[in-house]
Amino acid sequence: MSDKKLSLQLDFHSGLPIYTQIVNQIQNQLANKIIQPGDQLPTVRALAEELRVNFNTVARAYRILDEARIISTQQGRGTYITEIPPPEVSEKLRHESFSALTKRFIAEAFRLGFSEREIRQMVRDRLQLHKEAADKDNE
Amino acid sequence: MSDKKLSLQLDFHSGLPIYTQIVNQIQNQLANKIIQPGDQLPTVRALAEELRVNFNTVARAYRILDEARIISTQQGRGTYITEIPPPEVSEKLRHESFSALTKRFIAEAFRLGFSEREIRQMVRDRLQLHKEAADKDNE
DNA sequence: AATTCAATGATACAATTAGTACAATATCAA
DNA sequence: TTGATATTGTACTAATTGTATCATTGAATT
Repeated sequence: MSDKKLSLQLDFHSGLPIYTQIVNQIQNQLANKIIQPGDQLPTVRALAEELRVNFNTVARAYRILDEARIISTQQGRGTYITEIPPPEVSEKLRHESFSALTKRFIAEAFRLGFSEREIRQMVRDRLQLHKEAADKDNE
Repeated sequence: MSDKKLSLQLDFHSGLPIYTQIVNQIQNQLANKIIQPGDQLPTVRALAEELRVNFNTVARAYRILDEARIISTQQGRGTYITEIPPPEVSEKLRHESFSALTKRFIAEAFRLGFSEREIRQMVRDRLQLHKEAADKDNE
């Protein structure tokens, strides 16, 4: 885990928006292995102060990188470079975690004394609730 | 009474809050029989030190598990895995606990990127496996 | 010059974790 | 048994982090 200081050079006259420059340079530093998966990035406020910009500008850059799955921002905790998604392994791992997760869920449900039928019913119910909650968000 | 060491692996970059990871992993270890009803869990301070985390974070995880009736925390005494089936626990609480468990499971499955259909399919599959394993035990 | 709109800034908020003091219980010696 | 001390969980607060929303600015367009 490298902890090299993130040293970004902004050009305020280039015409490129600050947030775009931040996005690009972080991608560059990642490409050049100056920063690595797992590394914590400066907080939005720390980087903003260093660059003499508003922290919302940094937050905007982070959000773009987050949406691109390049970094992972976590409210209250910080921002981290996403672990490499190993192209072919990730899908396998993803399924394995899912399978294990489900196994644990079922074991716990049985421990609580519920039957196979009740488990399926509860999964249906909660999936329905989940869907309704998601719909509400889109209103 | 098993006294196997509770060995939790935290991922500080996973996006999942620490307290959530603690909750999940304790449930896992319970589901996998690594810890059993009646077992005493590490004290909030001991586990916190082991995980290099503030003890309030552990306390928060314990409180969630306590509310789900999975563990029983007792001020001045310690924290224990609830005996099964919780004799004094009402049917209502049992269902609430089940509902909360299912909700967590579904949220985690979605976080892993699986669809409603895939979740239902996986639950079916693992229920089948569970049944087969149980049959084998009776041979 | 007026309008528009993207970029940035200001402010308030929410989530997570840490710090500190306290209350309940256990332990043990007198 | 009683009292002192240690241990354990609880409550409340503070600090740190990212998020959401709206206001301001400034350059491009008309």
